[in-house]
Amino acid sequence: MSTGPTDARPLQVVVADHLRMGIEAGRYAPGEKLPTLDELARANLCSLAVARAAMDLLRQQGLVVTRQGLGTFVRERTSARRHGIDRYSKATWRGGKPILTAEAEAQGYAAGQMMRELAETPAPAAVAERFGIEPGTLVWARKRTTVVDGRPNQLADSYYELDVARAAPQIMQEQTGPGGGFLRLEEAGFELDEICEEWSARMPTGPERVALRLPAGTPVFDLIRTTFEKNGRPVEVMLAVLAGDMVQMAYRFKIPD
Amino acid sequence: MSTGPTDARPLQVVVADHLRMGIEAGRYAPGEKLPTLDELARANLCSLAVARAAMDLLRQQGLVVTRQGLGTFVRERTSARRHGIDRYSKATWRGGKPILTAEAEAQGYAAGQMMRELAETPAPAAVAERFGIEPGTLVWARKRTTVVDGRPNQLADSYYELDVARAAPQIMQEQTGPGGGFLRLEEAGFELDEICEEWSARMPTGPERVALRLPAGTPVFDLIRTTFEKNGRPVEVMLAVLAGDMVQMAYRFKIPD
DNA sequence: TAGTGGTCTAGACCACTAG
DNA sequence: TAGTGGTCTAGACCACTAT
Repeated sequence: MSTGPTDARPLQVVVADHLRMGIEAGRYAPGEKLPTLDELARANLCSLAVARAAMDLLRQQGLVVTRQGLGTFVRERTSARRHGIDRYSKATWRGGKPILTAEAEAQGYAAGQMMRELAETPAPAAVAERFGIEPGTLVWARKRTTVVDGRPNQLADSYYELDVARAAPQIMQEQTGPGGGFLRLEEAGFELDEICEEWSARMPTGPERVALRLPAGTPVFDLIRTTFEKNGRPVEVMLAVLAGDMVQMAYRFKIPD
Repeated sequence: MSTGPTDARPLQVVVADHLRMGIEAGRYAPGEKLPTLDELARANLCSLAVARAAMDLLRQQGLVVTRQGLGTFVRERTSARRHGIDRYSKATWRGGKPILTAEAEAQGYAAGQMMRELAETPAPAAVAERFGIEPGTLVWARKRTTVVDGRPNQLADSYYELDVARAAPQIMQEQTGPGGGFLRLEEAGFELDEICEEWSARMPTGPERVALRLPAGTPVFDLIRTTFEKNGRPVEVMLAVLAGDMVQMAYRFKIPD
């Protein structure tokens, strides 16, 4: 028997694990075609539905991708962009390059962005909390989708308190001009000083999967980035959802005393 | 027809999205029971298999949990532990508390650990790269599972070059003594100075899901932590897999010039 | 025992891709 | 046109939970 009664695991798990071990051991190389569902069903003496369920498990683990009409393939890892502290360097954006562009150039890829919304809106809870205001208070929202090498990689929503937005009115425009929003804020007299980045990870909702063109089995990062002035006031809060397969974060710091 | 030909989306997606919106709008509260598969099938004039497929989608999104024999419930978020820079504070471990314990006390939860392996092994590629040695070179490995409030939350594998391990032999023991590995290294003359943390996220493999008791639809973090001496030499490289629902990272830093 | 989710079969038909 | 994955149905039987 291929699956004796000694194996208590569900058949679909047995089939999936067998393939998984093959992939991890390198018996199937990245990009290589795996057996078809039909072959898998015949080889394991199971129904098509079980073979499919097994492949579904591997997809959920992000190990394979399926292409309708073609077959199932070992997933090739897209190289992740490194998110470090340096990309916020003042020298860069004071030199006229927005952070996104500068980072792209440094790592050798193409970057762009699309504006999704630019309007006054009630502050979401996470934003209100960090500004220290009541949830629902009106704030200025600047919602963008950033694009890397033709693929959307980030849904980035920046929020500003209204007096800040009025003081640096270009951030209420689609084009903030050379150097981007940070430089406009600085020109308006805000001394940008510290950044706090809070990260967590989760699976994307259906719409997020579509918007970020995420392969199955790919998580997203939730990022809350708060930018502070020298006097400690939060000037900008950004809520972002990043494609998990395109990002790696790196932080290097001194061990505190 | 409940799903006219005007709706091009698969029926299972329609059903899933309808429930998802109900959850996001708060019509189903966290912990609340959702309709049974039978009810779902009847309400949407679809087969049981489709109702099940819809629930599967929501599970993959981490929105619901199923309990066999009971039903399907809106997932309740476990509160995440915050990972910040402060937890590495020298004052803490010099005071005799290992990092894990100190962090747990600060945030008010119980922490423990289990040793999985303690042996000389060939260096994995990521480790060799950071030590600047050939992959496969023998290094000392210290593999632990850390436990928080009774649930395993981290598979943490620390690696040391052999001369370092010999210089601080307690790290080759199961118990490193008060203050933990960092204090032992310091006592052995290594001036710990900087830490580099590299984070990425992915879906767990089957065995990882079991080991970390991860709910469906929960990603894991991969962490590579390199600890440097003052002279720039990497003293320890740690590869860790963390339960994505139990971790939140927070980094606060000055904007560099 | 009744209710509910989990696994599995068998088969129909559609959608997409390559040649 | 043939091959392959995607959606869906209908129904059997098992495993677990509560009462």
